Amino acid sequence: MSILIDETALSDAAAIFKVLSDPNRLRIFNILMDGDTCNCEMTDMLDIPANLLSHHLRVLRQAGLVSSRRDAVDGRWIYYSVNKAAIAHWHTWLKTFFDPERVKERNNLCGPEGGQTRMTTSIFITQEQ
Amino acid sequence: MSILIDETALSDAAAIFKVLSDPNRLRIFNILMDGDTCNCEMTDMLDIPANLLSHHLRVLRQAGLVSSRRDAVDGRWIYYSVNKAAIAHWHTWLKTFFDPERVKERNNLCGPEGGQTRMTTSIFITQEQ
DNA sequence: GTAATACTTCAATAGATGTTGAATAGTATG
DNA sequence: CATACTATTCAACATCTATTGAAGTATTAC
Repeated sequence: MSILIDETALSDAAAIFKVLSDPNRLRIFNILMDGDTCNCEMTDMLDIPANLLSHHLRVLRQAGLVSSRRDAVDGRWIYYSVNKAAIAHWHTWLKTFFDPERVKERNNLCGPEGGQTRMTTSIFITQEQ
Repeated sequence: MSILIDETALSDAAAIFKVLSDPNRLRIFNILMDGDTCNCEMTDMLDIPANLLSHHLRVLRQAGLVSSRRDAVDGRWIYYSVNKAAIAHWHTWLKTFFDPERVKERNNLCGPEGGQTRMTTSIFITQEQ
């Protein structure tokens, strides 16, 4: 198993998956992947009320996927953008995690088919032949 | 935007993220990525009760990520494995979706900074100078 | 100052879901 | 047949969360 895939990484990945598991939130994130966008523009693109949009953006921000800044001309406007470092990290991680090359045929199955059996005490032994 | 990333694909991806957003379920999936495994073996590896394991495996199966078969020698045993076609599909999709190259600087921001303003009727106009 | 605009936070609710324990199904053995 | 073993399904619960509407914050315009 790759060094990238340990228990901690799995836990972190589960958290990211959870953040992106909401359809609206994933649509928001997808828009941000194509460049900076202000809240108002997304309201129009997504047909989502502003307060709900804010909620989802906060979740994305707290997950480290997104950051925000105020407009330099008119401070009432706020731009959101993806965190490039985080994107690069998850791009690499997901490429490794979902690599089809990881899926190998096992030479030793855990059950009778593989010559293994199990006692009720959860101790694996080699089946006698 | 890539042809791979349309509303339908986003909806499907959100569903997959949801399936993998549970820590235990992601650990199960990760084990299966390394090869076929029976229910009993995972019970030992994960310290999860058998019925809960079955529940998570069903969710993974219904999502098309995992399939199962019975042991040829002893039909009481069941092996689980990842669906290679699904893995390949999501491997490709995620590589595209999280591609850092997607994140570009926008030449036209939607707010005042980018020379844009907005009327209360949600109609975008070019700001006069 | 007041008013308007862009956005966020708060409070409440309804629906979804992970977990647990008990009951059930399917298969093998004697 | 009965018994044991592997795994699934059922029922109940507790927790979490997306959504909604109202109130609040920050900034700009007049």
